[in-house]
Amino acid sequence: MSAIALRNPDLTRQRILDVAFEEVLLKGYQGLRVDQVLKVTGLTKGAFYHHFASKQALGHAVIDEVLKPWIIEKWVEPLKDFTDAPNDLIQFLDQARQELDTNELHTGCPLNNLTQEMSPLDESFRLRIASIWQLWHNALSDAFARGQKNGTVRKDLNANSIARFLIAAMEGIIGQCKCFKDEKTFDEAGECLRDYIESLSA
Amino acid sequence: MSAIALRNPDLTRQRILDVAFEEVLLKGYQGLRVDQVLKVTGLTKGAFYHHFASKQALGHAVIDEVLKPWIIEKWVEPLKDFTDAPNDLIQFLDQARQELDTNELHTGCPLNNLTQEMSPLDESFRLRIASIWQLWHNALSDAFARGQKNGTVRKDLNANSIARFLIAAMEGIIGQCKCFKDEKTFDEAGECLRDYIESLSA
DNA sequence: AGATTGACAGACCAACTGGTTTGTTATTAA
DNA sequence: TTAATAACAAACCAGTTGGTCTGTCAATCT
Repeated sequence: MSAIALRNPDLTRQRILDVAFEEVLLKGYQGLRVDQVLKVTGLTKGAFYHHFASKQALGHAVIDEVLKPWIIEKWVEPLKDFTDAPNDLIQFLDQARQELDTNELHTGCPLNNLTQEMSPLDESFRLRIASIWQLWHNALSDAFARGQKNGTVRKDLNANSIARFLIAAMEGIIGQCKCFKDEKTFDEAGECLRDYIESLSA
Repeated sequence: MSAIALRNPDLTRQRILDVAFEEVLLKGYQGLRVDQVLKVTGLTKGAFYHHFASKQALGHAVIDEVLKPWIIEKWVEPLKDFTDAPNDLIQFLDQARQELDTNELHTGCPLNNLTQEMSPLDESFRLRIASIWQLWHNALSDAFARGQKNGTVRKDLNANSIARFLIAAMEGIIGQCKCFKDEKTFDEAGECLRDYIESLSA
């Protein structure tokens, strides 16, 4: 009984998921190759199809077990602490901007990438992805609704619509940067986004 | 010499381009199958590879000869007539919204779709696509700069940044709707976009 | 009219790809 | 200890896919 067992099924499965997530981020789901995942993990077909019934099942697992928790941790949970939505959001985005390296700017948002590629192609993907967007939207909408109650957010606004627009704008900006690889595009548009968010304060 | 020649190379080539454009819109470039284009057009491999050197060459031609002219006609040329950028843009978007059917809402913006999928994968695609974005950006930026000169647009703004942000926001909104198929998402975010554009007037 | 060439048709191919099958070994329950 | 099973390894397979090759026929040029 060694410290690190030769056979560690949970770890094996997780390695497949992590590598697959990276591959999808780079090539998209359609560009994801099972063989490539095996090459990177050093596993074989037997191992893969022991853990996953199909490539589609892997895709589902990547969404449910990698992408979703990642979004919740990075973009949903933090919003629950917002008390002054506009100012807290600006501060939050500033910090996210600093943690962003040029490489990430090139690959874009994994959630949006999958959305654009897969939602028209596979309903089972679309529904899973939509549930993640909804989590984010709800958290952001709630933050602004709280702000309206405590007087930090203008009461003439619709928190629901604001959340929809903000998410769209943020993803739009990230999406633009996939093509213009420089960070200038990001910061120019980000400047306007900041102005807009500031205009929401009461 | 019949009225419609049996062999009409220009028409044949154009049919391939049109069908390929539709297929890319539905499945993406990676999901585009040469065989599917042949099936729809009723042509054969011989015909296809007579007109295009490769699948990649077809992709390039679709961008240069279908997508680019379409964007120029629909989203670049009209902006040149703007005299009061914010109000003209709102009116322009309202009209575009009315012409939009649910089907288009599901497929998204062809330019943005290709951007998200291909710009990290193929530099030759990225450069072609970037040149189209640039055309749109310049037209929009110029419209706002003109507005600043003639007093319809606030002078404290950066026309360049505004154009970047607006394009990002518009594409972001369209992108969100690919996942939430209903038009409600579109109109909620659109409402905020309208408010923002109005806030740019002098 | 005859030769040349452009515009296809369609059989063919090699590489790739997701998936299956059979076999082997480590782990675990009885 | 041993039987059962989970966790793989690896050869194999069939369908797909982009691309090639040879041939045919119509248009054009001389």
